[in-house]
Amino acid sequence: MKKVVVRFAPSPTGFLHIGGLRTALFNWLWARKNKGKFILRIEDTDQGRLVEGAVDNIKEALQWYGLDFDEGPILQSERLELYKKYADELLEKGSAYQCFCSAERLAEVRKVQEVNKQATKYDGLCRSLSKEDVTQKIKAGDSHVLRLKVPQDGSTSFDDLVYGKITVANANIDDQVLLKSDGWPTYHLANVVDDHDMAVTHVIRAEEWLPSTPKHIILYQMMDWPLPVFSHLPMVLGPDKTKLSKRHGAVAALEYKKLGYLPEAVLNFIALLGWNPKIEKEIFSIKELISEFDLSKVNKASAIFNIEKLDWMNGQYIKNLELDQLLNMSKNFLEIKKEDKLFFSKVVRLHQDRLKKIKEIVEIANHYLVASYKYDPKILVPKSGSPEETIIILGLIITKLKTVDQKDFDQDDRLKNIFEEFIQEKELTNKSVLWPLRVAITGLEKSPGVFEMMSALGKQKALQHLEEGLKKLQKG
RNA sequence: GGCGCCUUCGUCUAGCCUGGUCCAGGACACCACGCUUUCAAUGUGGUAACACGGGUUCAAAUCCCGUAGGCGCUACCA
Repeated sequence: MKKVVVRFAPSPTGFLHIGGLRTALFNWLWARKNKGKFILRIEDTDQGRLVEGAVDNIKEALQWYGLDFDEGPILQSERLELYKKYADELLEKGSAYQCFCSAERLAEVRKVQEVNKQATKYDGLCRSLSKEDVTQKIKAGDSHVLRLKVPQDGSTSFDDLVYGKITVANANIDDQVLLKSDGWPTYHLANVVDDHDMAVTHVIRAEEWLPSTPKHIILYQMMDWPLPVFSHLPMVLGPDKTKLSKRHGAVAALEYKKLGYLPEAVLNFIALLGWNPKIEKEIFSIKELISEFDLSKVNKASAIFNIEKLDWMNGQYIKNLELDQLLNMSKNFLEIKKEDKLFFSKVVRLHQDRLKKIKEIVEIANHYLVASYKYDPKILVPKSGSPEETIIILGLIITKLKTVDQKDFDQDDRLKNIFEEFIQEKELTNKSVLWPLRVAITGLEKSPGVFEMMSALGKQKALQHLEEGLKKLQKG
């Protein structure tokens, strides 16, 4: 069995987005699964569309997600002679021809074809140019391109690993431009030449390339090169069912880093977009992804990128993190003063189960790491209670807590017992005591459990917050 | 316009090849209940889909034909 070679071949025209990331992931998974090679190739043959920093962004994104490549980045702009060489060979063989048609004429041809409800493609005018004509025009310095001489009858078909057998009548295939008038290759030439030159065995790319694959097949046939296996991936769409783009929100692969997602969670999520291992399991480690992944199980229909499920999945990953790992990751989002670290780690632990994104700990830190909370005193009063009653209860709580040892604060169970006894003794209800207690302790309507929070805070701080809460309520 | 591809709950999907076990299974979201001082986590339950029309067959989500809709391509972009 030949060694599996795959490549991820983006053009550096912007940041790596979610769709590109998924293409990279599927290539990478296939390479790792088959102990093959994963090449990063940069398709920069359109010099006019280059975006500065794009290659760095692609590299950085792949690195953050852990999709390491074995070779590259290989820049097509540095391989121009290679494409030229094969272009010459094609010309010599009579598989390609020079075309001198102007952009105006091409536009005109298209227009007529459209009116006549015909396929829009080059009409082949320059196919019939004699050698003398060509030589003469070139001598005169006429601008020209090289076109592929697509057979005019018959049909071209191939077996796509995902889509199955695809057949297109050659009459519907355009005489594709191979070399532009400035001598640079187009995608189609450079792509095929490189895939052959790099011994790529599996071409795994987005579905948008499906219609141009027959052209590539013809190119392979004319060069008498063995065909790679083609595997087109269904598109990733936005919630409005159009191609995922900036107006759909976060689409840059690295944006998810800033938002507080774990790379493994994002990878897990996008792996399931268009692929399913046919077992009722959703959370896969990278290792499991590699062993379970199968190109032939990829779906044909495009999938909508729905961030709600990603959020859930990210939450699952956060929940399963060791506290130290979580704390470590939080460093990317905020700086914690040395003296706050212990308390902060306790608070984070109490919030771990409810985090969807790491970034949310910024809010948590901002809220808890202050001397006093800011909140509307009204929230101290439980739904069934009154401010007057709550003031009395808070007073009782404070008196009681002053008698409790700091030692007892170390265990939330102990605190719980103390308060259970206290409530019984004073003939109060859980709600009327625990609600104002918790709100004063956390400064929040919704928060983790009050005893855990009290324990994290310690006696002194807890009392401080309670006294402040009481004061707030007394002031009205 | 031409060419190609696609179509199962709101979303991701299982089932389709090898028709019956599917009045269609799981997950997210949503709703209810349980736990409970609130929220979350968690447990239980619920709402919700075979695009449409014909055919083949004892039987069709599954096979065939057609229709509609969506998407992609249609550049000297990739």
